[in-house]
This record gives sequence, structure tokens and C-alpha cells, in this order.
Amino acid sequence: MPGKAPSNANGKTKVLVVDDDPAILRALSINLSAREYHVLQAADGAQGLAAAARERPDAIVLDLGLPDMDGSDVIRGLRGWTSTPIIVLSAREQEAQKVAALDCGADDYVTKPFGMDELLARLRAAIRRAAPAPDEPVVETDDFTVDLAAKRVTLAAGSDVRLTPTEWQLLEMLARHAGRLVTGRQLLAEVWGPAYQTETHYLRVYMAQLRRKLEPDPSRPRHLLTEPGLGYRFSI
Amino acid sequence: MPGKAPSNANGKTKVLVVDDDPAILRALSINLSAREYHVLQAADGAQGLAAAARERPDAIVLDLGLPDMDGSDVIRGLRGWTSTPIIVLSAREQEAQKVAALDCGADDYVTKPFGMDELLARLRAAIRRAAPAPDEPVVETDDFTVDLAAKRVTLAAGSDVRLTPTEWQLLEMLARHAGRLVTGRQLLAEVWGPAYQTETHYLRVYMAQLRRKLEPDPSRPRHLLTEPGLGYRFSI
DNA sequence: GTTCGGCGTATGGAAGTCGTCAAGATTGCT
DNA sequence: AGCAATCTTGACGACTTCCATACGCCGAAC
Repeated sequence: MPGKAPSNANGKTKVLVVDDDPAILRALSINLSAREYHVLQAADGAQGLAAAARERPDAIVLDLGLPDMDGSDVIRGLRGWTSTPIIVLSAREQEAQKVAALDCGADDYVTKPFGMDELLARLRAAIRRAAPAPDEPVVETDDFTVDLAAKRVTLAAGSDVRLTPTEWQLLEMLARHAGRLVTGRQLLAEVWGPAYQTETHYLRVYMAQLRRKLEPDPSRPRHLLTEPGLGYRFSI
Repeated sequence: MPGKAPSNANGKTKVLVVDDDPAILRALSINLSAREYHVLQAADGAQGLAAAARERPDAIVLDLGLPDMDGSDVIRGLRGWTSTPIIVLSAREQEAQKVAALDCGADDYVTKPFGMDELLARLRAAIRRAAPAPDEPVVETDDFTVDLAAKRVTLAAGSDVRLTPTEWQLLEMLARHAGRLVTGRQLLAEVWGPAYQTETHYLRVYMAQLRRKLEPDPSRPRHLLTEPGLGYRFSI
């Protein structure tokens, strides 16, 4: 199936379903699982936000009528740090609410009762759109090469470098924005989760590890540069 | 208006509406024009494809019930060469048709009769998604180049300039209003916070630092100009 | 000619940030 | 359960950035 954006180990596309109605949760879960999606569930807004931060789903199906939070606030909470597609479900047929949700950053809006096939089609469309154009899956410098697709780093000498999962995520994030400055907040939110946006400490530790593994002279980095007070930059 | 992706000369977002019903064509045209979109019209599939190729709209609203072609074929004809967002309109409430349209590559699907506000919200959402980079904000002068996205300043000679966070914020603020005058109050409120609107002192210190780093002759600035008694201006 | 207010420049200490090392804590695998 | 790899956490010195003050320059007003 083309157009999917599998992000986890087993190659399945992760979908997070946030709904307080167990019947809907179950129906979606069954249908999505049958189509080889990896389904995560959450019963209210707080759980949904936590699950999204923890699991990094490829798409989110969100019911607006949650018991604990306003739907728009959930959307804003997600959009603060991720651009994962969000498909909103709602029992209410109020146009103003649709407009509000879409303008908060939702990608699509489906009114209950909905047809399962339609929801699945909209989900496919959303995930297809979100799949980033694999424009340049290889970033190359004088000293090493980062292959985003193969998740592999090779030194100029030819030897492969072993990176831990966290190290790789950090390097991937930097390499995807090669040349551009990436703020510490962005990196922390993406790699460790939005709750860690102030733990700048992790960044220092892991940047040091990456430099030790990749830079010819780790104490004078040529590619993994610090912009004091602002963030880091992958310089080719 | 954030989120738009103006692609033509006058800065408006181009929307192509393809529908054989003159009433809908007119209603959409009026509503879109009122919201500062540039509206193009086509009455059947062939005209629609031709207009899309000729005009490169930023989004397309497509009625499925066209007299000359099947709707899915129109979508496929567009998707062969462009990824412009397509929002499908259809009178029929048939789920299978929605699914087919979405799987052909449509981005969204609205069933007639539809609320104008909802359609406009979906249009905004589609255009927002399609604008991956909120354009490439680069401000260039004879002596240096400011790349807002990459947070990078390069001298004409080619060397990068290192700015502190405060220096960068100040320069960014000026560059975003390039050519226009920015008052000291605005700058202070934005960079240091609303409580500092009278501390004009900070401005003098940091403007001096920016000039020293960026101007060929810091004592006779060519781009970071003082408007005595008013504020500062970034002159290209 | 003097005074005054707005502006530009220089400098030093306080506060914060960054890099490094190393010791727990956690996880996953055998 | 035990082991190894990985992730977290803490402490410290080196460095950068920020803020505050002091001083010189210039034009306008008197």
C-alpha cells in the first residue's frame, strides 16, 4: 500500500483514537486493526495528549465530545508541537464547531454517525498527504554520510557508526533540517516529547555523544554546531 | 492572514472552482472573492483541467457531477502532475463515491447542500496543509543576507555571522518589517517584553552591536538606520 | 557659547548556558 | 536472574550573554 508513512519498528502505521464512547473505540479499533494499522486508544483528552506525546502516532482520530477537555484545546495542545494529521469526530452537526476545529489546526472533520469506509478513506488521504516528500534521504558531509531512509551513518573512511535510538532520533531531526537552525525546544519536543522542552541538559549530553562518534575533532565540531542561546545546526 | 500560500503577483490565493451549476459557481465566486481569494471558474472537466494547467491555482474546488467527464478521471488527470489541494463537492450522499474520490487523490469531500462557512474552513485547512514552508523569508541586502527560516546571517563575503539570541530577535523583528519604520516601543515590547517599553537604552546598545557585526562601516550605517525620535528602519 | 537631550560606544560584573565526566537507574535480552 | 547497553541525573569549570553604568559626540534651543 503506497502512501503510508510507517514510523515504528514493525512497519505498521500508528493511529491514535481518542474517544470516550467504548463502542466507537471498539469499532474503530477492529476496523483499523483489520487493515493493518497499529491502533492506540485513549478515553479522554488528557490521556490522548499523553499518548500522542509518548507514542508519536502517524495520525490521530479525535472525538470532540470528550468529558475532560474542550476539543479545541486538545487540538491546540497537539498543534503546539506536532503536525501529525488530526481527523475530528463529532456528534454535533454544528457548522461553527467544524469551522473552529479546522481553524485550530484539525485536518478533517467527520460527523457522527459516519460510514466506516468514509472515515478510513479520509484517514488514508490524511496520511498520504502527511507523508513528506522523500526529497533528499541522504545528507552528506566531508566527514560522514547520513542515510535517513536506511537509518544509517557512515564515516568518510567507510565504516558504519553505531548509534543508540536516541542518538539517531536527534541526528535525524538535525539532518532533516540540514543548514537550518533547530531550537532546543524543537529538538526536545520531537525526540523526548513535549513535556521535556526545558530539559536542555539531555541535549548537551547527547550532542556530545554524537560529536564523539561523528566529528573528526569532537572538541571543535565542524558539522554539529552550537548556536549559543538559540539551538543547534547541522552544517554540511 | 496566516496560512495562505499566495502564489501570484497580487498576493492573493488562487482558487479554481469547477462546477456546471451556475448558481453554485456564482455563490462560491462571491464568497471567495469577498475573502480576498482570486477565483477562477470552469464549467466542465475539460475546461477545469485546462484552467488548472494554465493558471496553477493554489487550491481546486471540484464538483463530481460534471457533464463531460467522470469526477475520478478529473482528479486523476490533476494528480498526474500536481499536488494542489482538491476539495470535492458532490450532491450524492453515496459513501462509495466519497471513498473513490479520496483514494484517487482528493484531499477533502463536502456533500451538497453544504454550509459556506464549513467549505471555507476546509479550504483554509487544505491550503494551510499544502503550504509546507510558510514561504522562504530571506531578506537580502548588498552587504549581508538574513535567512529568517534558517536563522542565519551571511555577509556578502560569504562568512556566517554569529548573533546572540537578543541580537537575533532584534534583527528578525527589523527584517520582518524590512523597509518600514519600527518604533522603539514595538521593538522593546517584542524583544524584551511589554514592561521594557521605555528602556530605549537597550536598543542603542544592541543596535550598535548589530551594526558592528553587519555593517561595512558601523559608524555610517547603510541598512540599520536610525529615525531620530521615532525608531529604526531596516533598509535593503 | 553654553546647556541639554537623544544617540552611539566602551567596559566590567552577574547570571545564565554549554561541554564534560562519571555515577546511578532503567531497559531489554539471554 | 544476570548482564550489557542505554538512558537519566548530578556536579563542576569554562565560557558566553546580558545588564548596568559611564563617557563622548552631535545638533538644537536658548
